[in-house]
Amino acid sequence: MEAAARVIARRGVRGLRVEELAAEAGVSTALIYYHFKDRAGILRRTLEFISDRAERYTSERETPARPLDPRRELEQTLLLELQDEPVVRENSTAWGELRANAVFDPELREDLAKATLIWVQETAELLGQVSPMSPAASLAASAERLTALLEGLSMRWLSGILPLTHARTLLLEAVAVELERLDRK
Amino acid sequence: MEAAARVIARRGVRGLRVEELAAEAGVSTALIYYHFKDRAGILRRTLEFISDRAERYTSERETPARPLDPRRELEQTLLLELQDEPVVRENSTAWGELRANAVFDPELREDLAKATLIWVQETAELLGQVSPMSPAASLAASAERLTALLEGLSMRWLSGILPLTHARTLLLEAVAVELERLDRK
DNA sequence: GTCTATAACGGGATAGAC
DNA sequence: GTCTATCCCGTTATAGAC
Repeated sequence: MEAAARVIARRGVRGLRVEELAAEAGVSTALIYYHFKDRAGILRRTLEFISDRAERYTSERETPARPLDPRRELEQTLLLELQDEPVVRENSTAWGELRANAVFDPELREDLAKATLIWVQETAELLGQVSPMSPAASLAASAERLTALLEGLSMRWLSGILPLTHARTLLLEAVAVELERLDRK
Repeated sequence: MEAAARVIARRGVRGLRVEELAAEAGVSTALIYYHFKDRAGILRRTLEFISDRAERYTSERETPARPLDPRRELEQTLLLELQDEPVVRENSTAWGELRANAVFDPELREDLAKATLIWVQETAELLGQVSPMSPAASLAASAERLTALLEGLSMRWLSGILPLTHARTLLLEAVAVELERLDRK
């Protein structure tokens, strides 16, 4: 699965070649087909793996001695997706591919919708901890905007047209803008 | 070119089959290769075509008798990309594909970067007309956020996980949020 | 310019031995 | 479980007639 994540990050979902995956994993192509039914099976299982791993590194990141204040917690959680670390890049790339492919492949939409919903809800919850008086609907809207913005920024970063530091700055400002608004309402 | 845009909107850049394009255009595959050097040439020319067409429908949209006030002008321009009309859908889909492919294909990055820059600048200009006292750097940052958000929302819409009306609402609120902030600074 | 027919190739998938 | 060898199909691209 780790080899598959690496190959997808390098070539994309549609660029994954079973032969390249086999080489990356150090086995033969036949063995890949022994463990996975077919190419689609490889992709399905890999995307599950990536999704699980993303939840892990979101929730299990090393907790500092004293818990962060809610605002920092929110910021750090969102910024997690904008880091130039191999695992993060692999996950971000794979998710971008999943989204892009879902436009043409309805089969992928269910996974995508579920993961997106969870992510939006978690973000809304964090926002609620920062701004406890805000109505749920406002929190939900802000969470949808922040996560959609993050996806857009991530895409620009990964496609090399936006430097990572700039993307991070824009995201932090967006958090500030949304929180200012929530507080004023 | 129109046939190519339709096929790309239906199958994606990586899903385009020369045979399907030929059928869509009502000619033989050999004729496609007569007019374009190869598959890459087809894609390059089609993406140029789509880019030109997007500029056209952005700038040439029917101007109402009285010019809109700057705020409406900004909103309408951004909302143009979130419409369920065939041409718009084709363009949005193709741009999403271009971005997704640029992650793995450095050749595409130049076109993408140029088009994105122009779009961000135009948006910053419109923002400046609404909020003339704001410093250029703030306008630029807001324009980057709004366009990146629009890309994220567009992706979610096209992949079927966000209803169009909701996407439009979220975008309009984002415009409001950014303008409130610009005015307060 | 446009066609029919086909060559050439890449890559998914499997047979069968060990 | 794992390999080598290979089949076979879909797709790109071209040859050659009209």
